[in-house]
Amino acid sequence: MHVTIRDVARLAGVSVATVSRVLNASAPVREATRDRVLEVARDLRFSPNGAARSLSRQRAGALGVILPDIYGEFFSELLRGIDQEAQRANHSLLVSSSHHDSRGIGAAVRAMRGRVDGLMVMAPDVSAPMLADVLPRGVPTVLLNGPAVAGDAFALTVDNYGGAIAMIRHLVAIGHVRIGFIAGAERNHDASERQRGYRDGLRNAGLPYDAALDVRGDFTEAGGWRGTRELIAVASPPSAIFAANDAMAVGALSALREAGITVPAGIAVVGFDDIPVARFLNPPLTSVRVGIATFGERAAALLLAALAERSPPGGTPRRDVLPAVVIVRDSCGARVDAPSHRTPRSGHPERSRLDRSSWSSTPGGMRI
Amino acid sequence: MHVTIRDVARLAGVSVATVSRVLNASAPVREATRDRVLEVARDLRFSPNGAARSLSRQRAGALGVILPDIYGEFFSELLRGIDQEAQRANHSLLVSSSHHDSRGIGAAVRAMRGRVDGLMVMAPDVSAPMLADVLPRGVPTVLLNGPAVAGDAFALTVDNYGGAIAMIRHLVAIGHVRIGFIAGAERNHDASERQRGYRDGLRNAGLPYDAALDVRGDFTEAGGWRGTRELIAVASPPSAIFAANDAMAVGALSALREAGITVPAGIAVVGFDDIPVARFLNPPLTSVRVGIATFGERAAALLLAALAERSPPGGTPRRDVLPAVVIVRDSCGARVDAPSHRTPRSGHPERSRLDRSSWSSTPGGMRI
DNA sequence: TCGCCCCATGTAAACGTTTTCATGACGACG
DNA sequence: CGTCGTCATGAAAACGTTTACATGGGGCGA
Repeated sequence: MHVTIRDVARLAGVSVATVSRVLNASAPVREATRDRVLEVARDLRFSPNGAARSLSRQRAGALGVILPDIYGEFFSELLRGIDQEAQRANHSLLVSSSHHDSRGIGAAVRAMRGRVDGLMVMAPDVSAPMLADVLPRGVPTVLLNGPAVAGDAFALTVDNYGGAIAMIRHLVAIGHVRIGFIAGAERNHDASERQRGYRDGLRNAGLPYDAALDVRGDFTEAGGWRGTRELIAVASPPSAIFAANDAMAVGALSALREAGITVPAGIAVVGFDDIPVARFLNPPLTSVRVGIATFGERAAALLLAALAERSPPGGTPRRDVLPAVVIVRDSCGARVDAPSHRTPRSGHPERSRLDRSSWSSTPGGMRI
Repeated sequence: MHVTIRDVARLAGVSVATVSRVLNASAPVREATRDRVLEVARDLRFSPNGAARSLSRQRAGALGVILPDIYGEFFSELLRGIDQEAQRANHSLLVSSSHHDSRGIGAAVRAMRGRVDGLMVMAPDVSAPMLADVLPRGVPTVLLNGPAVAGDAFALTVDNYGGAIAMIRHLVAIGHVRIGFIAGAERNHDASERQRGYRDGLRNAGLPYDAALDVRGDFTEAGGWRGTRELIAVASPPSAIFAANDAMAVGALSALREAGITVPAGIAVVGFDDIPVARFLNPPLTSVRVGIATFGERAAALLLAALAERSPPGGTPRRDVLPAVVIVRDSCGARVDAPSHRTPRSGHPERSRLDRSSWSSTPGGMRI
């Protein structure tokens, strides 16, 4: 049915070995022969069978990506970064999402065995031992934002805790003393780290912790909407709402608008992630930038590096943390008095330099 | 290095054939034997090599997805739909993006040969003949939103033209007579269809066409921002801006806010696609819903169906068009007088029923 | 008791590449 | 003129599955 390397070999009057050598430029072939082979291959529109190739070489030229979900701009950005880096190294991407429990992840991992050279796994709501149990031991793996896991897996995380601390510091600095928090999904690692940062941030500032202001969310716009309704129904509502991610902040803005509360004059709103759309919201959203696409790129690069050096990769670190930086826009109220700073005179905000007034999660703003 | 089926066979004291039969339940095996095999397989954490399996069966159990880009919520939603349907049929997804020209698409297609059973290709800015040239003839293919292409490929498109017509009809119905348009990327099929709808829509309504109100965009927020600056600088600016997609509408809202123009009182804004975040914007965005995730699902389902029946699929249509429906929210000004309709009494807007006041792209609102 | 059939299992040939090793031919050098 | 490299090529063995076919043993009917 399909045209194979034998067909090409037969028509070109050479052996399959020669065809392979021509197509991969893996060994010198006489020019006349090469031209003949190439012509036949082109005429037949031959392209080698990837499965056979993977089997023969012992590598697939593909990376596996396992995600809990693909909803919203966060994952889109993450995939974009991963894809970009993978493509640079001529690797394909095998993507599988909607895996929340270890059983599902295990199944996805098994399905990828032999078709990928390495794995990137984001499993924020699976515990470390459960995860370690289903991860393959032969395949290099990078864990994204999950709990640290023993074994040979790399771990790449965002400084969730530091970012949240920095955001609270910023809110306190501009005068807020009653700060509400909409947490992420339960049992989610990122969620709990950001929540920990929120609580410790309050303590650092000497502010009291009020459980009524610390509500549960789920990282969706709808969750942020509900959380906001909850927060504004409190006897003495907060003057600022810190949503554990931008999607929820979007929901918060929506809920406040419906309730007739202006932002930031009535209540300030800030988020986390700095998804691309954040700067285009009304008002533009103050958020914690984690560089999602960069995060994906880094993950892919790390995996590719591990793949390059055969055995236990020596130089590359086993664990890496990306910095998180507060990006100040209008939604927190810090800049409403000086709007002239914000609007670029010409061109577009996307193109303008990064806002200068940013708080780093660490003193120097560098990697931790 | 890796544990293979031979290892399992050896330790279980059976032949590789028996192991295969046990793992695939492809033939009856004595219970005692099966248990032994399963135990050994579990102990060894054996999982079959996908490449070898693909090669042996003549199918890969994977679908290829080729996209022009992965930026923004549109692609995220599309992938989500595709993944959902693929997963239902136990298929993996091989994703490759950032392919704008036919050369890049050709390379991606070749890289997927033998690793996927079918292809979904979105190439809105590649001409039909160019595309037909690089598409493989052996592999079932579904074209997403591209120009119709001769050959054995399916084509699934959104009713871009009808949706744009319907949107203009709506804007005219609520009193707008000067309607600006921010077009999509040049040479992009969706973009030109939507633009055609805009122009014909004006003509249908007996409104004059003003080239100054028909500006070029690029489907990004930044492009919408720039286009809006252009439109409000016109001598007599439009009272409504129709962005060719929601991302640009977001940019438009941002630009108008910066210019101190309220929406919809000052200028109305509407979009196209109805990405999930649209209902959460300030103000909530009136848009043309195309059901992006559903679109992806349909595409995957179509491909899987073609895969199921061997030769030329008889029952399934060669070409299919998804309806586009106008979803009215606040940004167009149609509902500002009756905000009570909008806010659900309890729960969340996401959960509320579809807005009732919707205009279909076709009289019955059904598939064309 | 014999022959037949079915059932469980093993053997080996695919699947389409890559790659090692072998084999010529040919030129150079002594 | 013989020998040794070098170079282009071919033959065949991997790679790890699945599956068609072969085989043996046992139960059962006549």
